[in-house]
Amino acid sequence: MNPSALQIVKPETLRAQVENHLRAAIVNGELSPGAKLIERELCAKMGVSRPSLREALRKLEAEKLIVNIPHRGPEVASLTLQEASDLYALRRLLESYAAHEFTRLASEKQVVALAQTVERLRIAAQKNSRSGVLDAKTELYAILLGGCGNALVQEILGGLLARVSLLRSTSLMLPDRLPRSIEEIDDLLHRIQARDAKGAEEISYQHVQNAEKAALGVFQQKSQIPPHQP
Amino acid sequence: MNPSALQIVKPETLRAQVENHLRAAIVNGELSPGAKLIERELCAKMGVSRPSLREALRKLEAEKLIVNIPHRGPEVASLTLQEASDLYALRRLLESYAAHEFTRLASEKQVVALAQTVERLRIAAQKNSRSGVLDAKTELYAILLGGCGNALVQEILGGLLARVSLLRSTSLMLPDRLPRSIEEIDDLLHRIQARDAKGAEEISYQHVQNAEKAALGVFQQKSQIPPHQP
DNA sequence: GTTGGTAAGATTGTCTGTCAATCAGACAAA
DNA sequence: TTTGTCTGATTGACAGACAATCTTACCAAC
Repeated sequence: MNPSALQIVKPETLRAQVENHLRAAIVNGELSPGAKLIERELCAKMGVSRPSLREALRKLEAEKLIVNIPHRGPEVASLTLQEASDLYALRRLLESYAAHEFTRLASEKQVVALAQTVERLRIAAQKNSRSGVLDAKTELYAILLGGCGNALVQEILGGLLARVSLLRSTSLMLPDRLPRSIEEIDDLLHRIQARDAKGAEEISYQHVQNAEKAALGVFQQKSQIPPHQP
Repeated sequence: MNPSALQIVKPETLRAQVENHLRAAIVNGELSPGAKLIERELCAKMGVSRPSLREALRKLEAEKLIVNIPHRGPEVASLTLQEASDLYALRRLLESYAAHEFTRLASEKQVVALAQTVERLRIAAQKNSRSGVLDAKTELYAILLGGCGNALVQEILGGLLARVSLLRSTSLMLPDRLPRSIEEIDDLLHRIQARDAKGAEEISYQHVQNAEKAALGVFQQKSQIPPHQP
């Protein structure tokens, strides 16, 4: 599975480590949206100098995971309802595209790998293993996006997903919606196995839309503009 | 037109200026893809310190306009044919989405503004005014994306367009394709005025596809996988 | 001539220390 | 209550320095 077993590992630069550490802390909620990030404090906590930290902050700023107000310092980004809704609209578009293209282009091998991962997901869900579910979902994404023939979709969607995770509800709603979600993913798999690209696209579109409803449900009453149905 | 006439202008931070200056230099070709960016050199040329420059470089790195190889330094990113093709695929998707949503959601006022800008574009083209054409196209994008109801699309597409400009052919092919391009934009306008969302989406899709053919035409024979037609 | 290894130079990675500019909050005065 | 002022905290920006690493050129050995 790992084609670079013989490759020497290049030690990450320090700022890359800082960057990854902070990004992880943000996406899994250790740093909540709106939290102020005080440079000296973070420097002390992570044992790096200000320049290194600041360069890492610039990258996260470009990824829109933090916002920087000049002379007042960076803080973890937070999403308005509108922004969250926009994020999901893009996810619908991109994920359904990826599903369509995967169905068109993926090798049988890739489809099999997808099926195995769906199975892993189902088992992890039965065992109520949070980390298992997350792992399986991550791998599922990797297979789907890796096989859709467009690496950029992976890059962009990765960024969007990180930003979606700024909604704390995203992972908190897991227990409730998980069975239904897996059902949808199963449907998707079947369409893909049947090489029904259009069908896979539609299921995927609905899947994201349902996820949005689950995540934004409480606030959703103020969505004056209904999304268009393809 | 400017609702913030009374607002005091916040002076950009120095690193933001550096960042904008470098970004502009890259997208309009003063810095060619593959060009090595030597920190000391740039510092001297722009009269700033290394920390400021490096923070700006991190942002451009996150935008994928430059790539940074550890211990070897940053250079202007260059696109493989595959990456360019992937970029256009995403542009097709996002721009046709924007056109569809603009048609659904834009106010009459916005449609009128669009029509006026198309007219400006036509005139600039007749006068062979390169900068006029670019200006009009930029404003056209701003109106379209501003009226599509999804600010994220604007953000993402902006990033994609900057990266597309790494293909030098993008602006060089202007003279040849311009008349046809304007014809297509005119078609798009008519569909929008007729509030034909689906039609606008299709025209927009074709428009980007034709732009891709013009930009990548010479290499395009090796595109084994034809894009799917909606 | 090709291969292999070494040394010098160049460039980035990182740190420390410093100063100015700006902001937030407290406090006093009208 | 509102306004004005002051102080401390924080970021913005710089200079200088040193270590780590890469690139290149050169020299030796086969």
